[in-house]
Amino acid sequence: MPPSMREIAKMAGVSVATVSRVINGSPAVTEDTSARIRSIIQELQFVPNNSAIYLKHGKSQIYSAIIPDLNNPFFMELVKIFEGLLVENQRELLIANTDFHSSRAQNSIRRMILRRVDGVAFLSSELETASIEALVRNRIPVVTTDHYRTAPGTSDIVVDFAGGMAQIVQHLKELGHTHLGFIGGTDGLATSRVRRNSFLTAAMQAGLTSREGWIVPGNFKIDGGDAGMRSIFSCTQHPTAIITANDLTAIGALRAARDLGLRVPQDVSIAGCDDIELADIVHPPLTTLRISRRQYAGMLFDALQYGEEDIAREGKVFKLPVNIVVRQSTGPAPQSR
Amino acid sequence: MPPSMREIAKMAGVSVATVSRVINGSPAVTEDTSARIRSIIQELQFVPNNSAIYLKHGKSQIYSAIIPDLNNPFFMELVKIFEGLLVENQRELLIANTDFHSSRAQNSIRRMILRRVDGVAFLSSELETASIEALVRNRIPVVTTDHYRTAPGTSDIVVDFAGGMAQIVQHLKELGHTHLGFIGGTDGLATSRVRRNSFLTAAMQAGLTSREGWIVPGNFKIDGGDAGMRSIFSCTQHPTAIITANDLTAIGALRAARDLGLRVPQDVSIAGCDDIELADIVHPPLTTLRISRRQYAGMLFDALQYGEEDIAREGKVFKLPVNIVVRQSTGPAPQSR
DNA sequence: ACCCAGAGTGAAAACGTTGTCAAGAACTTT
DNA sequence: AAAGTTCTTGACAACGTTTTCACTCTGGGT
Repeated sequence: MPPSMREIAKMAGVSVATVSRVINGSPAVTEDTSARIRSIIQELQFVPNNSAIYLKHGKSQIYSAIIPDLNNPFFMELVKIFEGLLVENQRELLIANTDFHSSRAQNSIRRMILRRVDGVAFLSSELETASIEALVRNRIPVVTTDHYRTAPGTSDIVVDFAGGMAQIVQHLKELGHTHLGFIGGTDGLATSRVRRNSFLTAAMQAGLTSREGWIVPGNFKIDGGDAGMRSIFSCTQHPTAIITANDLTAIGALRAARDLGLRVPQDVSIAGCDDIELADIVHPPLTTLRISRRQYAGMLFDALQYGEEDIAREGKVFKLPVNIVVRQSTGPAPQSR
Repeated sequence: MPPSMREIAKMAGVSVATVSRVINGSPAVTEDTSARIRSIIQELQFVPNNSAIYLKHGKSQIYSAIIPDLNNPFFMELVKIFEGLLVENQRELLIANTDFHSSRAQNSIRRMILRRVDGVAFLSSELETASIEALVRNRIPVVTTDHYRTAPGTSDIVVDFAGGMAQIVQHLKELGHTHLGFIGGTDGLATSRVRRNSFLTAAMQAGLTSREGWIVPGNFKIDGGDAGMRSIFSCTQHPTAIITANDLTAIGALRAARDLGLRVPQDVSIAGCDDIELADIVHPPLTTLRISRRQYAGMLFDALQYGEEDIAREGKVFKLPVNIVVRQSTGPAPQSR
């Protein structure tokens, strides 16, 4: 077994209390004994047992992230930054992947309660309010995204899709586009509704047109974008620009466009959302909405800290801004309508 | 505070021991009391405190994966499957990202020891043997990849690059290619050396040619592939096929080829390694080496379990096969040499 | 001489479980 | 009716820490 404090104490001829004091840097120990104890700790390569520490003061110093799709680069980039942030703050990250299944999310939550994590960042949107309540009841703060509601111990991050969509629509309008299509997210998810409504509102306010068959659901993945694009272009009339719910969808649309013999952006403009690394790598590079992972991760952390301070306090709403990044997948509207 | 066993016991008018028995499904409790206790547990939403359990029997049921680059889709796909596997087996996954920095790897290891994780899967190859020994000294089993050595408590997974490269080279030879280029991994990493040597050996055995400027290092990322491709094609003579150390590198090479006005595969064939999802999505879809994530994750898990059984026992070597997947990025060698 | 403050230390309780052991109750077997 | 068995249960120690409280020193002020 790894050495315990008791053995250190015995070797140093002191009590465990003193050893504990040395480890935690209490000033109330003579430099003399302190040095002796430290050298023994060195020698035995002693590391304290965290389970015992957590048991003592009821904290695990572990946060958890529940993620719908680990394969989506956006989440990975986010998780990576979040992990770095936690490590800087003496915490660890436990991840759980739900594959968009509500039952797996449910299960993950159960496991997090068992683990007594100190906070849960819910990146999935297919969440049931009841499960969140179970977390809070166990004094675990929660932060959601685009859930559009807060509760005691539960903060929410709302991504400014409305503002973002307005920027994209404006950009397309300036390029002369008047007829827009939209490939959304998985039907039934809150975040899909938000993105879709943001698009509709922005288009309407800019005085641009869309129509029935030009607004189709996707699944936040490449194949969904591909299918959506084909569906839109199976109509007798076509829009000149397509906005998508995320970059993967846009990449799928790009691929479908190529297969359909459409040049991007000469024949049709395509815009994404997220600004994943890949967006700048595909051909043509995607015009998209940049969501700062750093800012997002920072908000997740702040929200969880805020909840930890007082679990009974009502959660906060964090606003996450988005900014358009113009690349080559959008261009002037074709003249020949 | 969340309820503890003591409170459950008090409410049910029994001892904590009995409650513990009910929770762990011991048969030695009358159905009567058992039912009563279960209903109280239901009512109070009681969940046992894992810290206490782990403290008790010295296991955390957490495995850790130390990963060089969370942005690399290959690792994400692997982590996703590994996570699923662990969850199936009542364990959790703690992840640490090193960004290819040896110091961050070092730091991660320290944290894992503090956490008393039950096993560490080292997916980074820039590891120092000393740090691994620190883990084993703390009775934490380790599994490495392409480390080419085992030790007590330390298993190794060796990916059959030699066989894979032979398959690719054979494939290219059949297509009439005789002059091959290679874009490798980051200089100085063991895994880079292995891949490079595997390529050289395979090429030599097939009787194909390569030469000085056609073998360049990369960095396992897209930009490295891009730069490598440009470097190779700045030579006066060019190879007709390029093999790369991983798919991201191949994707970078693909992009560079397009920028250089080279058609793939008409002017130059390009092959990758890993078979990430993206490989089938880029244009043209990549010919590559498939490494089964499921098999890989299974080996990681088995290796760690094996180490847990007896930490003093010498680790095993696991052989991970790879298989060529032919897509459209490779084609007949151009006639006009 | 006496008291007091403060510094350094140790004993012991507590955190929430599990597991061992023994005790008692309810049956059998003689 | 005595002596075993078997079944159900409870008391208590243990896991490795932190923290509170009390104790013993020292030295300075009266």
